[in-house]
Amino acid sequence: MARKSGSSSEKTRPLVRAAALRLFARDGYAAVSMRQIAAEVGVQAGALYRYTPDKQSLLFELMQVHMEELLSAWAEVAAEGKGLERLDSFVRFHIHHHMDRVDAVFISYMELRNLTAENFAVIEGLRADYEQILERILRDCGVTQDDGKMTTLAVLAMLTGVNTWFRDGGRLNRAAVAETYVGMVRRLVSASG
Amino acid sequence: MARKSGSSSEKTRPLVRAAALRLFARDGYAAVSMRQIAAEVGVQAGALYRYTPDKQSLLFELMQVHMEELLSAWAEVAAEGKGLERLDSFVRFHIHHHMDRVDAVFISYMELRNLTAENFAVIEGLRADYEQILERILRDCGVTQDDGKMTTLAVLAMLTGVNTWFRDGGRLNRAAVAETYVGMVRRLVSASG
DNA sequence: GTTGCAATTAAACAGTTGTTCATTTCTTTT
DNA sequence: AAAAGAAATGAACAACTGTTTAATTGCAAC
Repeated sequence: MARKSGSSSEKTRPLVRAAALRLFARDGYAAVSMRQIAAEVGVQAGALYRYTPDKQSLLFELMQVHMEELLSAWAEVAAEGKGLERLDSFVRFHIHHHMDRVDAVFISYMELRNLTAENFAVIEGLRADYEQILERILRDCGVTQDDGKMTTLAVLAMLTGVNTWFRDGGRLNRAAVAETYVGMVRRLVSASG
Repeated sequence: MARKSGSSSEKTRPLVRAAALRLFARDGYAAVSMRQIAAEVGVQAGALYRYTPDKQSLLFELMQVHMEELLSAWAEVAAEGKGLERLDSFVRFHIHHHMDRVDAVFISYMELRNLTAENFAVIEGLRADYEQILERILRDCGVTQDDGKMTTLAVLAMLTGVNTWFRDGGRLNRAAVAETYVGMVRRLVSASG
């Protein structure tokens, strides 16, 4: 019963999502019109409504998919390592995963306020799930000085901040950046200076 | 020759700026109309153009004032301390200053892409000045492991991230948060774990 | 109380917005 | 080739956008 050849609709949907992702990331949700997205796909505005019920859903689904991919991608790596090595691999995972998805990451925390209350709650929940992953890792590592939640958020802000300045082809490569951050996080959570 | 009583114009201008600040921070620059700002001030939209040449200038000036206040506020504290104590006081300064200006801070890095190219360059320059302050402090402290620029950006991301979760009246108070971050930054820049 | 100027209004401008829908075009099945 | 169904169009919708401007109001100085 597997569908053999996708319908035209099944090929266009990803193009719509890709166009929305690119434009929302570049100009912001509020500044992008359905007509611009349509033009990027090579279609008239009305045709978009065969692929999304409205503009809001377009934004929400981009964020939801991004957050769910983040969680499931970690689930595949999570087995690796114990103790501090597990923390190291979380740092490497986070940095590489985020470097691979600049637009989705950018949207997912720049456009939070453009979500309806219901949609916001969903994304917020997924985000909390991700934070809990790191919080648990830190606790399992025996990182007890300071406040667990605060340390978690400090590390995450530091890691996610990489995306604001890192560019491929610049002075530093991905692996070098990741290893430096592994070191910084290790010291940050260590018992003393 | 000092002006005695301000004209009506001189009293309204700050109200316009305050309304724009509040609304831009809450709903985003693109999502806020001049009519909404006017309503907040208690005036018709046309009247706003006596206080700003256009919407763009309103945004730009909010950012510019914020960045210049940040730099001059640090200039008044900068004398304090030597070596690592100077780093400590930078951390305390940054956190407290940012906690006092949530809206302006939020706008100043959420609305960067809504600036014209010229205005963006100005704000970017002021931001670079601020980054240089921390970069110099770290160098003067003898923090040489890792990359100086990278450490600077990591610390700044971590510090600025506080604003995304900290709320007055919550589980932690301002001073406690600041002291925890002083400790985390100290370890982060230390020679080893 | 009149003059003069600053502040404000209300209306108009030419666009744009998200979304709907009758109509047409394209693709697939028979 | 005909029929059926999916996909896309283009026009229309009412509402809203930033900004300008002639006309009006409010207030201070004389």
